[in-house]
Amino acid sequence: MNENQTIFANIRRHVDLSAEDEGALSAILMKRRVKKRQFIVQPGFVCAHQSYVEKGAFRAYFIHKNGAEHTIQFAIEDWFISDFNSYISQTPASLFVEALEDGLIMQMEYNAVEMLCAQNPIFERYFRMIAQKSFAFAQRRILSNLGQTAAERFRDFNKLYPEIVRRVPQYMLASYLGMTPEFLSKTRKSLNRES
Amino acid sequence: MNENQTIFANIRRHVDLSAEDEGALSAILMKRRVKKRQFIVQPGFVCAHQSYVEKGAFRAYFIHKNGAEHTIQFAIEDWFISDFNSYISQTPASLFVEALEDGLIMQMEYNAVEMLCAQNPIFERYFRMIAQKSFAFAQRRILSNLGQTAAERFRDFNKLYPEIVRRVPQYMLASYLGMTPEFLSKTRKSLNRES
DNA sequence: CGCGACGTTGATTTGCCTCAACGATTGTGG
DNA sequence: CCACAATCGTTGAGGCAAATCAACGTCGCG
Repeated sequence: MNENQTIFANIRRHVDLSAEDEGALSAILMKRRVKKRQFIVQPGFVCAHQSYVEKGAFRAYFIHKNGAEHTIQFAIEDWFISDFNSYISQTPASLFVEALEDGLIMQMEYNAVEMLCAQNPIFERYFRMIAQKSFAFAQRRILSNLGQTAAERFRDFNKLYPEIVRRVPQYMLASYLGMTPEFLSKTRKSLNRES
Repeated sequence: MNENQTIFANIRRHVDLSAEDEGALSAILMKRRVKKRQFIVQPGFVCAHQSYVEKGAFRAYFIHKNGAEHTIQFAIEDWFISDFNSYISQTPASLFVEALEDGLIMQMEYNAVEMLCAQNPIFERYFRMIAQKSFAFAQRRILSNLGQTAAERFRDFNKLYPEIVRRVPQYMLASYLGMTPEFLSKTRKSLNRES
């Protein structure tokens, strides 16, 4: 049976995974179908799971008191998503995590993951790698937010993640890149003129 | 002997550490004194170590091609600092890490850390925790950069890390918070008037 | 003492936002 | 299957937060 092969492949890119390890992981994976516009995390509730995206597109975002939305993260196939801050501290979330398309995710509950890690260092190692890469990624984003103009941020993001740019509404993209939808629209237009 | 007690205490806040574990860690810690203005990481060279700050203040920063400096991170006592992206991928750094005061750091070499983790899951676990917390921290910073005005960012940072604000030159603080030194100066002045 | 690094202040400019109006597309209930 | 609403993107006019530029004061240090 080739259930769960895509997440196994992801893990194998970081550590060696035996058949027994696969079994132990499978035991805690919960497959879940979600419909477009459905929330898998909501402010006020503890984010109990990390979700691996098997199919679909998601975003995590924050709603500021003035009503403005700020997108923290997108996730498409082969990415993880959650309100990570809520997840690791098991405190109430402040983010929404919303499905942007009908999709399929594999969820792992916090306590189950921690037990798995405690029992088997392979998983401890894997999640260390993931967290380290995520941190490095976040630092690069901070740097790009500090040093680049709105147009540069869009150009770079579009080069790195064209797939996300295609699949996601522009106003969400704008709220990820730190600009208004109107300005992103004008930016794209003038970038097109150049090329 | 109470050598290395502060870093042990840091670790104990996350995992249980036996006397043998302490010994294994001590074996890879390299004590190093640094003088103000000294660089412990430079662009082009692989960042071979993670550095735990025993005494002193440091910052990691990037120099944009237009000459502008952007501070990614500060570190004072009981924090780690490095060019983390360079460290985990063992590729050439793009950041400077500079001592802002005379100081003392405990350095851990990449390969030694990885071996330690492979041999003892306690350390795997500890570094997972650290990476997870770092990631959550970075995400909060991204959020605050997206949603807050310059004055709000300063006010919050000053409340959370008054110690860093006191010990660090203002132009570096400005380059961390994403504004010009001139604007930070004006901002502080007007915040003082209010209170 | 004198020089260089740092902070301050004011005048001016600009990148991006706000607000408003208008198409285009999608989806939904009758 | 169409009408209508809702959602999303575009465009333009005007405004504001923060940057830039320039000049000056101050302090620590060689």
